[in-house]
This record gives sequence, structure tokens and C-alpha cells, in this order.
Amino acid sequence: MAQPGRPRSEQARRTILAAAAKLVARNGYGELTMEGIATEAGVSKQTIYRWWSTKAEVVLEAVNEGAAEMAAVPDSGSLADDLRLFLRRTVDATTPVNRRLLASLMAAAQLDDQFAKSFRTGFLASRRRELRGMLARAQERGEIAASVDLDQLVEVVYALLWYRILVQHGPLDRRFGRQVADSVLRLSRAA
Amino acid sequence: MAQPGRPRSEQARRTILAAAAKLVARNGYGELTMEGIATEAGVSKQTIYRWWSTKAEVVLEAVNEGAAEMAAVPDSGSLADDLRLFLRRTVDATTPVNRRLLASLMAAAQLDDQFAKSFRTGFLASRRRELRGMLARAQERGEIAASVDLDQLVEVVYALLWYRILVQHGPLDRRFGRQVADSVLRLSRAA
Amino acid sequence: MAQPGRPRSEQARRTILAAAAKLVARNGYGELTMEGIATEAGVSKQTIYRWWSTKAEVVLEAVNEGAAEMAAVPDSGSLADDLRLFLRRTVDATTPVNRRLLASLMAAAQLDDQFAKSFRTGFLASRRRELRGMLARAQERGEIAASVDLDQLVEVVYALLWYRILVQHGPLDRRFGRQVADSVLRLSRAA
Amino acid sequence: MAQPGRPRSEQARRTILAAAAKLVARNGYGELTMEGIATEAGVSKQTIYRWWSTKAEVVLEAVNEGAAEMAAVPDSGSLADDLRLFLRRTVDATTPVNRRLLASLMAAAQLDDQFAKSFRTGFLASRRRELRGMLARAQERGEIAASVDLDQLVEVVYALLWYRILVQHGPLDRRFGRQVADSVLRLSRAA
DNA sequence: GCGTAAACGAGACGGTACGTCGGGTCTTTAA
DNA sequence: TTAAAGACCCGACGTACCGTCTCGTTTACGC
Repeated sequence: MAQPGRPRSEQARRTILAAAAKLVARNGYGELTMEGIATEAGVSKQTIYRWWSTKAEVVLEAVNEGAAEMAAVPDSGSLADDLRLFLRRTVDATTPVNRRLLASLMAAAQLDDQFAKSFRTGFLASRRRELRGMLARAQERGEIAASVDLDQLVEVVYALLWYRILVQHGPLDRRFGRQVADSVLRLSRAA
Repeated sequence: MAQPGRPRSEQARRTILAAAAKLVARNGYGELTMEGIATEAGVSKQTIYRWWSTKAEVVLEAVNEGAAEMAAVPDSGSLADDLRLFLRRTVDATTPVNRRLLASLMAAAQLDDQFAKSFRTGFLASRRRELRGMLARAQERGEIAASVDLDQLVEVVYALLWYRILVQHGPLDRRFGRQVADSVLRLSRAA
Repeated sequence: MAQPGRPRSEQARRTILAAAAKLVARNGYGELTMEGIATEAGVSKQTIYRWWSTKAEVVLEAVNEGAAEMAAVPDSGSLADDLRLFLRRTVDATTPVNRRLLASLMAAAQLDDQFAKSFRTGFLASRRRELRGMLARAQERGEIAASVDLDQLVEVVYALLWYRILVQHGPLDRRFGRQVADSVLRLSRAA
Repeated sequence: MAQPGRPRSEQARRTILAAAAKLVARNGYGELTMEGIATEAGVSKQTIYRWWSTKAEVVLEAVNEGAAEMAAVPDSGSLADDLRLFLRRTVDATTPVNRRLLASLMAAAQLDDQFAKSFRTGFLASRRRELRGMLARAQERGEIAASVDLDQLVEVVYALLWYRILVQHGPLDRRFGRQVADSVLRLSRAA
């Protein structure tokens, strides 16, 4: 059952992810190098390449590691309450460091088709699924007309969030979260 | 009046921008190198570095070069018509090659703070100003209530456009342009 | 005992030295470049810089590599025989290729103080020591008066050899070797 | 008679030679660049290339410029006196700066065959001719036997001088000048 | 407890691109 | 025609990382 040989070092794995996160926070993803991660983590390059093939994958796993709390999608029975709470939690979780990590991942996806695919079908799609489930429950309750396209609503939410993350045209705070929630609620009622 | 010394070669400038655009179209921005641009353009690296300091700046100028037609913002007297036409023109102008170029610039902005600043205050801000002017005229005509925050409407438009450009969750076609226009029109009327 | 990490490639070392020697022979030291050595040897530049810091050092090691036979200083019991044999061997060993290499090293020493030091205290001094040893034995045997300054004799030998190497005012052949030997023998007897 | 156009600037010529000499004295010939000379002299590169093709030629002319006093070869009627005076003047003229310039020229001759030829047939040969003339006069007077090869004597003098210049195994002072003179006098009498 | 076998650190290796420097040429205006 | 200015193409510089490799060493499991 158990394969022979020395087992993977869980500590090395964690040290590498921590080192990557730390370096991105300090110097930005643009300055991040595999060599730098290895040195910072006190690990050989080979140990990194054994388990990840690009630095984007390392960072993606580092982000996933520190994002278990995001999972909780509210379900109070009221669309307005759920949406506002969801967005408040989301903006709360997006600290400056996290913002930088997320922006880096989106950038990496533009430069590497391979990574783009895994980023879209993994990270992004799972986030979208959660939100869509919340809206679908509201539609079943009759809070949203059956004619409304839920995917468009989901798109508006994440478009606004990502635009803020990437362009930094304004703060990613609770006030912004409320504005997004209100816009989507209005769109969910119209037409 | 005329300064001494050999004048800058306008041809070299154009060849470099064309080479950069061509290489991004062919292999993507991630594969783009200053060395490659120089070779493709038949130009020395020094000539590139004399006028631009990063490849992102070269690509940005290449994009600006081929985007004079975007400038035309419609002004028919009807918000709905203007908005729909503006978005139709925008999605029409965003060919796959242009999409790739724009995505690259946004990625580069995430990796290089220096470039991020010039990208935001130059390229992005000028685009936003144009659209805001259109909406302001509609507000003066009374088509949009004085209480509505125009910046939020502008944000929705560009957020949706950029999200499509970056995530490619669906096609950037005229149908998508109409959906965006309709969403914004609804938000402009609400509350 | 054994240090960790991949051991240095002895083959790479030898290939580099051979490439350097070959290129100097073909195009002269003035045309020699680190890039050229790397290409010729099929080696990365980094591998060269890891072990040598200038091309002069590479060439110096290449010369030392192919000069084990020089070491044999004769000791027959007769100063005249020893000196003549030593100079014959020396001029015999100084093939046109070797002449070019030696001239290059002396030139490099004029352009780079760092290298000059290692060249003088290493290469040149060891050659001088050997010859001086030979003369010292003759002095002990009484063939040279105790009052004679051996260093001056050594200086005459190498001055004449190097002048021929650098100025090429005449051939570096056995006839020349005999002339040098005779001059020094005469000086060793005088006053 | 007078050709048309702007005449050559004698001042530019002198400024260039002075700049070259100054830069070699300050940083050594290895650091010397055409660009540096132009900047130091406040002259355009083209102006240098119009009159000289390599930096070695510039330095050679700079050396010749500042070496009119060397020309005086003594002629007292006594070989010993003449030789000692000649060598005293020579070592006196070889200041540290001049030593560096001469060493540079010899180095340049090893790296550039073109320059080597002009250096040998011009600079070196003319020096040798002067000394040989002095020895020839002594031979006519009977101070040197007719069987003695004067070229060998000349060779010994310049070999010893150049060896000191290039290897710096000891000081280039009057004491050294006397030693050289004595050695040559001894060789002129022997056999 | 001993051998097999994978993981680990270290670090050298062949590469590619970096951004800079200087070479020698060319193209302009001014003297 | 010469000169200053400065842009141009070119090639080499020395460095940084890439991803791979070859070592000696460590740590588990199955015999």
C-alpha cells in the first residue's frame, strides 16, 4: 500500500509556500524567482521542481492554503442579506498582501496559457460556482425572476472585484462591497 | 531651433513597434524579449533602450499607435444609442490580437509598479475620461438623474470589458457589448 | 571529506583550456573573447566565469597545462653544457603558437594589474627560480666567482628571450639560443 | 594653394593627445577608450577617427610628442662615457607615467598586428638606430673589435630596458642604468 | 537490522536573456 | 572641409535565473 522510499517532507512543502508568499509580499511577483524561493526556504531547487513546475503554481497553492475561510457562503434566506454579507467577507479577506497575490496570479495567467487554464477552471470557476449557488437559491425562493440570467449577475460581481484588484482605482473596502451588492441587487430586480 | 546631432530615425521607431506587436501576436507577451524585438526589427538593442526602458512600454506605445480610431466617442443626443454604439465599436476594435496585447499590458502592470503607474494614469484614465464625458452629457440632458454616480457606471463598463479580456469566460462580441450596454442603462435609471 | 553537490567537470575544464589555446593560435589574443571560448568549447559562459575571472587567467592555465616538459632543468656538472642545453630546450619549446600565447600573457599583464601580479609571482618567478638554481649550483662548484650577482645573469637570459618573443626582431631558433648562452657565459666569467 | 574648407584644428589635435596621455596615466591603457578620450578632450569621436585609426596610434603619437629630448645621443669620443650617459638619460626620461605608456604600446603591439608593424619599424627601429650609430663610431675608433656583432650589443641594451619596463622586477633607476652599461661594455670587449 | 528506494541539500552544468559599454559609421547643424 | 553632437548597428561584456544533472546524505518501508 505505502510506496517505498523516503516520504515527502510536509515541512519542506509548507516552508516553500510560506517563502513564496513572503517574497511576493516583500518584492512583488515580478521579482519572484524559483532560486529565491529555494534560498529563502532553505531548500534545494530540485525539491521545488519535483512538486511544482512553475512559480505560478507555487503561488496558487500558497493562496489556496491561506484561504479556507473564504469557503463559507452565507444562506440566511434573504438575497440582500446574503449578498451583502458575502461581499463584506470577501473584501475583508482581501488584505493588501492577498490583493497582490491575486493580482499576480491573474498576471501569470496572461503570460502562460498552461497556467491560465488551470487557474480558470480551478480557482476562478470554484469561486463562481459558490456565488452562483447562492443566487440560484434566491431564484428558487422567487426573489429573482426566472427570466434573469444568473451568470450575468455573477459576472458583474467578479468583474467589479477583479477590476479593483487589478487597477486599484479605489479602495477594496466594505463601502465598495456594499456598492457592488447594491448594483447587483438592482440588476437582479430589473427587466 | 534644430538641435545638433543625427536626428532620431522615425523608421526605426516604427519598425520596432511593428516587430513587438507581431511577436506578441505570434508567441504571446510571456515569450517576448527585448532581444527578440531587436532581431525581428533588425535594430540594435541599444536603440530600443535609448527610447523605452521596458518591453511593456514598447508594447503600450504599439497599442496606442494602432488605436487612433478608438477615439471617436459618439454623441447622438440619446444615451442608449451612444452607449450601444460605443460598446459596439469597442468590441469590434478588440480583435484577438488586440485582446492579447491589452491582457499583456494589464499583466505587466501587475509585475512592475513603475509601469503600472503610467499605464493607469495614461492609458486607462484617458479611456475612462472619454466614457465619462459621454455620460456627463446625458446627465446634463436629464437622461440620468443628478443623484447617480457616473464613476460607478464607468467602472461597471470597464470592469466587465476587462474581465472578459482577462478571463475569457465568453466571447468579446457584439452580443456581449449589448449586454453590457443594457446593464449600464438599467443601473443609470435605478434609484 | 567529500563536499556535497555536483563535482566540477574535469572535461569541461580541459575543453575550455583547449578552446582558448586553439582560438589564440587561430586569431590572436586580441580577438579572443569569453563568448568565443564558450561557444568553441560548447560550454556556458557561467561555467568559465565560475572558475576564472578573466580570459588572461584562462590562457595562463592553458599555457601551464601544456608546459610540464619545460620543468626539466639540466644538471650535468658543467655550466656551459647546462646553459646551452637549457636554452636549446627553451627555444625548442617556444613554437610559434607558444610564442603567441606568451606574448599575449605579457600584454595582458600590462593591461590588468590584478593579472600582472599573479603572472609575475607565479609564472615568471617560477621560471626564474629554476634557472637561478642551475647557476647557484655552478657557483658552488666554483665555475662562477662568488662575487658575481646571479640575479643579473638570470635577468639577461630572460630579458633576451622575452625581447625576441615580443619584438620578433629575429628568429627564436637554436642559433639564437647559443648566442644567449655564450653572452651569459662571458658575463659570468668577467670582472 | 590653400585647400578649401575649414582647416584642421591644431588645438583639437593637441587636446586629444593630452587627454589620451592623462587617461592612461590615471587608469591605465586597459581602461582607455576612444569614447573616453573624446569626452575628456571635449571632442567628437569622429574627429579622432578622422586622424587616427586606433587608440594605440593616438598613444604612440602622444609618446612621440613628449619625447624630443630623448633624441640627444652623446658623442664624447669615449664609449664608456657615451654608454653610461646614454643610459642615464634614458632611465631619467622613463618616469612612471612614461613607463606605463611604453608598456601599453608594447602590449598593444602584441594584440594588433597592424600596429605591431608600425611600432617596430617606426618607434623601436629609430631608437635602435641611434644606439647602433654610437656603437659604430666606437668601433671605427677601435674601441670595439671589428669582429663584434653590434646588433647583439644593441639587443642586450634594449632587451634589459624593456624587460624592466614590462616585468618591473626592480626599479628603473640610475643604478640599473650603470649595470646595463657595464654589462654591455664587458660584452663589447670579450671574445 | 538491513537493504531498497525515493526525497533531500548542495551545487555545477548548458542555456537564454538581461541591461550596459564601447566600437566604428552616419547624418545632421554650425563654423 | 572640419568640427561637435548624437543616433545608429553591432558584438561582447559580466550577471541572473532557468530547468536539469549528479553527487553524498537521510528517512522511511518491507524483508
